[in-house]
Amino acid sequence: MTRSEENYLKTIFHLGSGDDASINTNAIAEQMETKPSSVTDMAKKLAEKGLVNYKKYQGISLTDAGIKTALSIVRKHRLWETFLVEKLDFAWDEVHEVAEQLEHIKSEKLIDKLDQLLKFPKYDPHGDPIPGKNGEFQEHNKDLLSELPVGAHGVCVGVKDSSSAFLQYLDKHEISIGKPIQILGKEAFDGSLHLKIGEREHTVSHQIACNIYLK
Amino acid sequence: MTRSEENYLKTIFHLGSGDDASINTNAIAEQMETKPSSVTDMAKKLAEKGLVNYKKYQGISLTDAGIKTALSIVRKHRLWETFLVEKLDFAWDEVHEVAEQLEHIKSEKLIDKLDQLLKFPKYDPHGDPIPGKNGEFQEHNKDLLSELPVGAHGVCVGVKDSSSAFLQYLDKHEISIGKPIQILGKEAFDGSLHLKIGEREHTVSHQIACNIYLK
DNA sequence: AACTATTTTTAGATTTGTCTAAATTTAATT
DNA sequence: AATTAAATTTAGACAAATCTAAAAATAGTT
Ligand SMILES: [Mn+2]
Ligand SMILES: [Mn+2]
Ligand SMILES: [Mn+2]
Ligand SMILES: [Mn+2]
Repeated sequence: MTRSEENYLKTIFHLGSGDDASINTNAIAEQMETKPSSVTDMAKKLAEKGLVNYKKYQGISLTDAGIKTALSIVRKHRLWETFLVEKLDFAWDEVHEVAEQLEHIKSEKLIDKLDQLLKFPKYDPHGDPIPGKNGEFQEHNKDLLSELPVGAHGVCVGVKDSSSAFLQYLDKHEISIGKPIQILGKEAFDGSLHLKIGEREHTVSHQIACNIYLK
Repeated sequence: MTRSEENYLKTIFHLGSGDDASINTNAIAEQMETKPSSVTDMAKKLAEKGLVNYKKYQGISLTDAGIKTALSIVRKHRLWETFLVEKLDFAWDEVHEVAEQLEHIKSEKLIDKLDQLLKFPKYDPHGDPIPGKNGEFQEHNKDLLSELPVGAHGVCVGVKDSSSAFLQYLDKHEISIGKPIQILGKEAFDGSLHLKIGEREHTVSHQIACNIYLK
C-alpha cells in the first residue's frame, strides 16, 4: 500500500463520512488538491486491488476492505495527533500536518504501544473519535452550535473545521474542548450568536457557529 | 529533499564514517541494495544540489552541506530509536526498521520536543552518539573487544553490528550496554575469547568479539 | 427533443527513481 | 606494454504518480 493510495482511501472515507456512499471524482480531486484525471487513474488501481467500487462515470465508494484500511489510517492520524498534544506539548492547531506524515508509518507494534502510552484515548485533540484496533469507534452525539435554539447550553466536544486559522480563533476567544457554552441570544439578521463561554460573554458569527459541536 | 536523497546521504555518511572520504559507487550500491547505475544517477543529482562532490570515476564524498544534512537524519534516526526503547518499551533489536521510516518525518519542532521528552540523550540504544541540533556529538573513546589483550576489563558501551540477529544473541547471553566485561583468556587457534560478563562466564567467538565495544 | 454546460475519462507527456545491457574507464596481471 | 578484470558510466526502458488537452458521457435547460 503506497502513501498515495492511503491518502486517497482516507479522503474518500472522509467525503463519504464513514458509510459507503458514492463520491464524485471532482470532489476527491478538489479535496486532495489534484486533478480529476489523476483521481480516475487511482480509482482504477484501487478497484483492481478490491479497495473501492468503481464503474465509469458512476462515482467511487469504499469496499469493506477499503473502509477497514481507511479506518486504520484515521486511527493512526488521530493517535499521533493525541501524542503530539499530550506528550510533546503541541498546540491543537499544530498537529495536523505532522500527523499527515506520521499516519503513514508502517508498524503495528508502534501504533499499539502508542495507544497504550496514551492510555487508549477515545477522542483526538479536535474531539474526533479514534477508531480502535478493529475499527470500532463511538462518535459523540453532538449538535452544531448553529443549529441549537436560544437558551440551549452544553459543552464543546469538537470542531468541524480543524484548520489552523480557525483553531487559533478559538484559542483567542478561549473556546476549547470541555468548555461549557450557553446561547444567550441570536441575531435574526445575520445569524450571529451571543454566547456565554465559561464565565465570559462573546458574540460569534454564524460561520463560526457552524464549526463548533456541542453536547 | 526526497526520502531517497536522504537515504543516499545517510549511507554515504556511514560508509565514510563521518569524515569526507571518497566512497565507491559499488559500495554505496551494495549498502543500499540497489544497482551501481542508480548510484551514479543520484550522485549527479546530489552534486547538482551541492550536497556531494562528484567527478566521474573519482568516487563520491559529502560536502559540508551534505554532512550537515546527513547528521540531521542520523540525529532523527537515533532519537526515534531512543524514544521507541525508552517510552514504548521496544527491545533494542526491534527499533531500527521503524526508525528508518520515522527519520524522514519533516518537523523541526517534533524532533526538538522529542529530544526534550527524552531529556537530551547523548547515546542511542546501541551506544551510538546522537548528534545535537548543530551536528555536534561525542563518540565514546572505545575499543573493539577483539583488539584488547587478555586481562583487560571494561564496560560494554556499544555494538558495531546492529542487526536483529546479533542483538538477540547478545540478549541471550546477557550482554548489554553498561555490562562490565573482563577478558579471562584467548584461544590462539580461532581467536575466541573466554569472558567474565557481570557475574557469569561465557566464551564468545572472534566474530562476536569484533562487534562489541568496550570502554 | 435538442442544445448547452458540467463531469468524467482518455491519450499522451513528464518527473522520479529504478533497472538491464552495453560501452567506457580505471586497476590489476601477465 | 599489452591484456584481462573490475568498477563505473551511459543509453534506453519501465513503473508510479502526476499533469494538460481533447474526447466522451451525463446532467441540466430551453
Ligand atoms: Mn488532523
Ligand atoms: Mn484531528
Ligand atoms: Mn538504527
Ligand atoms: Mn542505533
